[in-house]
Amino acid sequence: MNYFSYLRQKILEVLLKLEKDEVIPKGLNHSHITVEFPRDPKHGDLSTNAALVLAKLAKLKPSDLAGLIIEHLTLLPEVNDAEAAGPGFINIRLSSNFWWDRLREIVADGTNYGNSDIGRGIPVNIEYVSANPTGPLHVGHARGAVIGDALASILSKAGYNVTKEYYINDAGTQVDVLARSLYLRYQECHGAKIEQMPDGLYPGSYLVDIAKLLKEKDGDKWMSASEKEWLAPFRKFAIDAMMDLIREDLDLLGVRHDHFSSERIMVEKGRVNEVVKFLEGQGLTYTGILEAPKGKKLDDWEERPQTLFRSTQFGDDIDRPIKKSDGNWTYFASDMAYHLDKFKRGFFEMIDIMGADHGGYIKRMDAAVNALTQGQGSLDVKLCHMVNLMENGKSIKMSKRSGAFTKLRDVLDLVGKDVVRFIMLTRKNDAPLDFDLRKVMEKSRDNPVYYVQYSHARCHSVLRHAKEVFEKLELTPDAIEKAPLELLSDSGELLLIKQMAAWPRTLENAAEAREPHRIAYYLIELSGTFHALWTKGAKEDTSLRFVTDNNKPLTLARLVLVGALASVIASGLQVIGVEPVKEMK
RNA sequence: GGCCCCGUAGCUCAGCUGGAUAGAGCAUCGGAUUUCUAAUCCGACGGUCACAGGUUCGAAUCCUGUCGGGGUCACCA
Repeated sequence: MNYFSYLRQKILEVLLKLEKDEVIPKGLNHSHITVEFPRDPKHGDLSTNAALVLAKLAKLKPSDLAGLIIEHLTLLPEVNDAEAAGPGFINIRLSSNFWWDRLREIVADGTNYGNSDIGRGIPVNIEYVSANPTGPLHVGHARGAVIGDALASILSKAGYNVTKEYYINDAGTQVDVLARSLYLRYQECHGAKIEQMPDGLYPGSYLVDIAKLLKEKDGDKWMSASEKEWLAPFRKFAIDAMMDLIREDLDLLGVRHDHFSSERIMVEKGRVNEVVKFLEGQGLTYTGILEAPKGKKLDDWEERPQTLFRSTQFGDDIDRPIKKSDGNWTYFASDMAYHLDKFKRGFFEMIDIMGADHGGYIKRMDAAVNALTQGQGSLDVKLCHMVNLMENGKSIKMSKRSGAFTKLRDVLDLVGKDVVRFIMLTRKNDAPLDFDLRKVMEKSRDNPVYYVQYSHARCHSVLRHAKEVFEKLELTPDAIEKAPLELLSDSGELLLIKQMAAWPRTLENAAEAREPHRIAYYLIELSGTFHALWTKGAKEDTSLRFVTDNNKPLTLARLVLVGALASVIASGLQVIGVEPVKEMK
């Protein structure tokens, strides 16, 4: 359980009682009442601002109101004592029994501990990666992939009904370029010489392999064909091969989508036409001429009438074109159709994970969702900032042109999936992230991946060691039930329990704020508390050792503690897709 | 020029959606190793939360403006 919301509920009950007794007026707004960690642990386990928030409305002094609340709070069995402090906070100390009960709860729930139902089964669609099918993934894509995937797990654990989706941009001119690039490689396979890849085509060597496959399949059947004939089949072959490649990359990263949507199919089914017709019916389109953008020099700028969407009616800065000069729909138009499609599939809540370079796109997409769903659908766009790939403090430039183009697969080979996933979450998504290849491989305190994995491995090391010392020591449900947890009274031990007990709240907060990085930070902190307790037992006070040779009951209680910790860490790592290893190699 | 993001310790960053004396890691300095795996721990040093106003019991957090850094700005996707 989330003990913060549990205690908050208890406080609200006290307030109702006070209302009933006509000590305070009825119908006060409780929404600003919070229950949280006091900044200073000396202030107790929990702190609430209830008296501060309500004092004015109740026409009482904060300290007086606090006194009234405290009177009732101290009657609760889980509350040891409560006192007013500072400008009117109420500091609450919970009983040790309460904490030992939390420990039992953790062990009983295993990695399900922290599951929540705040999502109430609401369907949420989260779209991420959606990289163009024109080449393998690079490191920048990995950030969106990891953030999206972790967020999906978090929301799912918090009780939402999550669908993970990938939108394949297989309809624009870029995929024609891809087809042409493939055709050149195909010709090359049949002996033609390519001095240099023409400008604008994709030079990547991955197309060479695909051309070979195509040669095996079709032989020289396309060599004398006209572009009109080969373009479509080459495009399809290339896109399929690229998507296979991308799926392989994602698989290596441990990312799996539930659903792949194709832009091309969307267009072919006439979905874009439907959307535009709908907007026309609403009077939300018109033919107009946009002004040239300021601050950006465009040599080939020419004024031209375009079909525009009145996105300004929904908060956008300018109206946006939905039809290109060649008569095709813009990318924006098909993206509108795609989001409407998601909505029609039952997703009122949509999340898009995009790169920071798409920042300017949010307002128009938000406007579109608003217009198309008549305000019923909501779109939350999470922007992922740049990944600055480095080696020993020096930036490695990422570009498809230069040879230094850094493929995700190469980085995964080098450092492994766990490192990539964890490091991507060590910064909030809207800040740039440094990813230093050398640093993330270090096995030291600097490297949070190892720090956290080590704490998990250490737990298992303790459990293994205990089995050697005590024969027939099994953590069976019965043994756990009977374990004398009241022996866990050291401040370090209690602190560890308290932090573990905060896991459900951390998870719920991460889900509500949609901020996966909070999980990573929580795990680092929790690991730190454990390492400290471990060293305290190893050095300062050997009576704190988890495995105490001549004291089986005490050892048993501590093994419950260590086992619980292992399961909370494992649960946290699972949520962000990192392997909870039992041994460090 | 418009829009979006960022500005917190020498460096890299957290800060639980407005709470009490602003926290970690790195770096620097000083300690702990016959280990339940030191891939770890303990201590010291270090801040005008960019700046100026405003909102209120209370601001790193919300609002306005200024400065600085990054991204982005028809037809591409």
